[in-house]
Amino acid sequence: MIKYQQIAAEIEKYIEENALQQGDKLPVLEALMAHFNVSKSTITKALDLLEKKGAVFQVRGSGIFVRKQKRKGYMDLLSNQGFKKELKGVQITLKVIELEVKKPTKEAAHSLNIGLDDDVYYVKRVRYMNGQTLCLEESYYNKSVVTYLNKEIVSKSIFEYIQKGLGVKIGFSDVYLYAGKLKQEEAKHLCLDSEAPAFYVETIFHLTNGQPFDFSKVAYHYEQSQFFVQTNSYFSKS
Amino acid sequence: MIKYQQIAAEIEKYIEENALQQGDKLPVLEALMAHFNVSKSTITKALDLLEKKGAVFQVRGSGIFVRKQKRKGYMDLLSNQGFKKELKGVQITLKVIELEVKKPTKEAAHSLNIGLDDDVYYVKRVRYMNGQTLCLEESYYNKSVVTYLNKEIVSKSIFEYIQKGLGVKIGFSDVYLYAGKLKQEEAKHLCLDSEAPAFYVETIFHLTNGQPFDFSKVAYHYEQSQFFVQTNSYFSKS
DNA sequence: CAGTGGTCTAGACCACTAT
DNA sequence: TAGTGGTCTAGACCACTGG
Repeated sequence: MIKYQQIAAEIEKYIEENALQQGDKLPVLEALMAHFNVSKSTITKALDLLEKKGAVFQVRGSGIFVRKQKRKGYMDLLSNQGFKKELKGVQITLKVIELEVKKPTKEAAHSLNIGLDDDVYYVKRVRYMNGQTLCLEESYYNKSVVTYLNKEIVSKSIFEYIQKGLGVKIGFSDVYLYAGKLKQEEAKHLCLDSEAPAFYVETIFHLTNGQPFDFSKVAYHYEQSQFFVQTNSYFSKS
Repeated sequence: MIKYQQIAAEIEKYIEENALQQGDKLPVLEALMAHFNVSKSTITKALDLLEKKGAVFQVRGSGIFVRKQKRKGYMDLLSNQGFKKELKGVQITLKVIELEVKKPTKEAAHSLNIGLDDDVYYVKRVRYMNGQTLCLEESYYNKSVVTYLNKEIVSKSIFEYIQKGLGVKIGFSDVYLYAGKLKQEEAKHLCLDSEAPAFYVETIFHLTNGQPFDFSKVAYHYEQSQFFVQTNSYFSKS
C-alpha cells in the first residue's frame, strides 16, 4: 500500500481507537507532516481521501475535524464491492437459488455492452440478515471477464473471488435507485405480500479500464433496507 | 474561480460540446499541461475533481476517458444543494403548504444538534414535475443560521437564497434512504393511495464548518422517483 | 494578525498498459 | 519498451477563520 493510503488508514485507525466524535479536531497539518515525516502534499492527499470517504472534513483557517454520520444500522451505499458492508453484530447469510450460463436479457446486454448472443453467468440469490430476509439479487456477469463460477464460490462473496481468485480489478460503478411494488415472484422470496413496497438497487460494475462486467438488480425488503450516503460539495472550496 | 476548477469546467464543456461518449479518450496529460499552461499537479487536480464527479475515469498506462451513465431521466442523488437538478426539458414547480417558526421535533432537534427550545423554520412543500406530483418535503432550518424566510423565498429555491442572500456556505450532507408505505397525510398530497410505496430521502445539511443547519425529509412519488449515484473505488488505485 | 488549510510549481522517479 | 498516468518532494505564496 502506498504512502498516502497508509497514512489515511492510520488516521482512520487513530479516530477509531480514540473513539473521536463528529467535530473533534485532529492535529494540524504541520504536526501530521512531522509525525509521518512526509511532505505537505502527501498529508493533504491522505486527508482528501478521508474527506472523500466521509471520515473527516477540512476547514481552511480552522482545522481538520472528524466526520461521523449520526445513525446506526444503515448500509453505506457507496462502500460497494460487495453489497453488504459488515454492520457490527449483524450476520449476513446467503441462499443460492439459481446459477447458470445463459444469454443475457436485452437490458443486461445493454448494460454490459455485449451482444445478445454472448454468454453471461446468471446468479440469483437471497440474502438474510440475522435470519430475516433482506433482499433478492439477480446478477449477470460477462463470462469473458468472469470466466468461471461454481456453486461454492457463489455461496460466499463473489466479489472477493473475482478480485483475489481471478485477479480482476474493479473500478467504478453506476447505481440506480427507485421504489416500487414487489412482483409476485420477488415477494415470494422475500416473504412479503405481492404489491408490498420494495427498494430497488440496480448497479453496473466496471473494471478499472471502464469495461462493464456485472449488472445486478436487487430488491430489498422495505422493512430491512436503510441506506446512507455522505456527500461533499464539489465546489464548496470556491 | 481557481485554476483547477476552471480547467475542470473547461474540460467538461469540451466533453459536452463535442458530445463525447463513455470510453472516448481525452488528450494525454502532457497535452493538457501544455494547452492550459499549468503544472502537472494542477491538471491532475482538475481531473481528480472530474473523476469525483463521475465525468471521467483515469487509467494508468492508458489514458483519460469520458464517463457517462447510461440512463436518462434519473436524478443525481449527489448533486445536492437544492434537490432537483434540472433534467433537460423538465419543469419543476412548487407549492408551499406551510411556513412557520416553531420548536423542532425531537428528531429534528437531534439532527440539527440543537435544543428542543431553540427555534426552527419549518417548511412543508409539494414539488411537481411537469404538473405531476413528485414529492412532499418537510424541512427544519436552524433559525440561528437561516435567520429569515418568507413565503416568496420559500416558493423558489431556498438554497439559492441561503447561499446568495444570507452568505451561508454549505459544506457536506448526510443522506439517508429507505422505502416504505405512504402515510395517509402524505398520500393525500401526492395524490396516491395510502399504503402506496414511497421512496424516502432524509438529509442533514451542514455548513462548511460542520454545523448542521437543515434537516429535511422528502417522500417521493414512487412512479416518479428514479435516482442514480456514480461511485469510485476508494482503494482501486492500490 | 497569528494560525491553519489550499493552491501551484518544477522536477524526479515509480507503476501500469498496450503493443 | 515506449507511452501514459500516479506518487512524492520542497518550497513559495494565497485565503480563510477566529480571537
